[in-house]
Amino acid sequence: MNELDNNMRLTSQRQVILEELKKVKSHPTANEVYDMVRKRLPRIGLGTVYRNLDLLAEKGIINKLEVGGEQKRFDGDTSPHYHIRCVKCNQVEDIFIERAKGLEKSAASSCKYKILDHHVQFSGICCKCLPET
Amino acid sequence: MNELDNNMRLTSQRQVILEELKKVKSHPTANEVYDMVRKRLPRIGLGTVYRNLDLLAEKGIINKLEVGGEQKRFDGDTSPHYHIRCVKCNQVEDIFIERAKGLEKSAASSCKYKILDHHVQFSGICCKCLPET
DNA sequence: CTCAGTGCAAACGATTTGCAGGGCC
DNA sequence: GGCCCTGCAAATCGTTTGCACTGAG
Repeated sequence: MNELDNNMRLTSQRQVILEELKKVKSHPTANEVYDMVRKRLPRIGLGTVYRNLDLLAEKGIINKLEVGGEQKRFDGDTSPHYHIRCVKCNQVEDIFIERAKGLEKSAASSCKYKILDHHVQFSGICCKCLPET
Repeated sequence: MNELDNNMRLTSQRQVILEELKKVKSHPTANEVYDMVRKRLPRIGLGTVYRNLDLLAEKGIINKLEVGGEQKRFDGDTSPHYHIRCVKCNQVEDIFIERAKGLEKSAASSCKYKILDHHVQFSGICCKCLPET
């Protein structure tokens, strides 16, 4: 879905990466995508995975998440939603609540930026980690 | 302001790092803090800067920001507020609007996490970069 | 004196990149 | 057949860490 799809080839690597990412809801890191994809394409290189994830994200076909932690994560679901991260195990899950449009209005009146977007990240403890507290 | 201040020494390095950070509102990276501090303590090591920034953040005396981009940023202002980042020049500024407490309530009912916190990051184009568009 | 803290340099982990060869269009 | 894309390995960048020494308490 985009403007510059001019000469972007549909290689099997690209295809498999996209398929695997759309298949899960775990917001994997590049390395985790690499592991998933390698089961089907054992000779794929990590560099290729990075290149394709970045490219797909640029096109808006997937989302690159900046949710803190050391590694970037990728999300095959591009519908608007927020995220929550478990501070214990670092797992990231979706939060499907209505986007708070009022936030951008408030922000606009408090600064001189042209506001383009916003994202909310919650942090908490997931149900797996709660008992261990 | 904390629980484990037992044997934390007040070294000049620590002191200067904190002073310099409190002095600015630019949310500097570790390297930028290093540059600021080096003017007063030319022999300080980058490792020391990292160690102290992390330590001060753990104590809650400063804030470590996870606002995307490659490097972590640090904020001497610990009062609750949000942030906006310019997608052109990567500058980060404060957004002082009321914290949207309703968000955490909505999120709580949509997932099984124990929610601890939330943060809103806006992205946009700052007034310096707007003309260049 | 003691031990937390330091400077320095080497180690590390995530990501990027240069290059030569390979395969989609 | 051109050139986008790949695999591979080396390079880069931010950050962390091991170690012997220093200085705050």
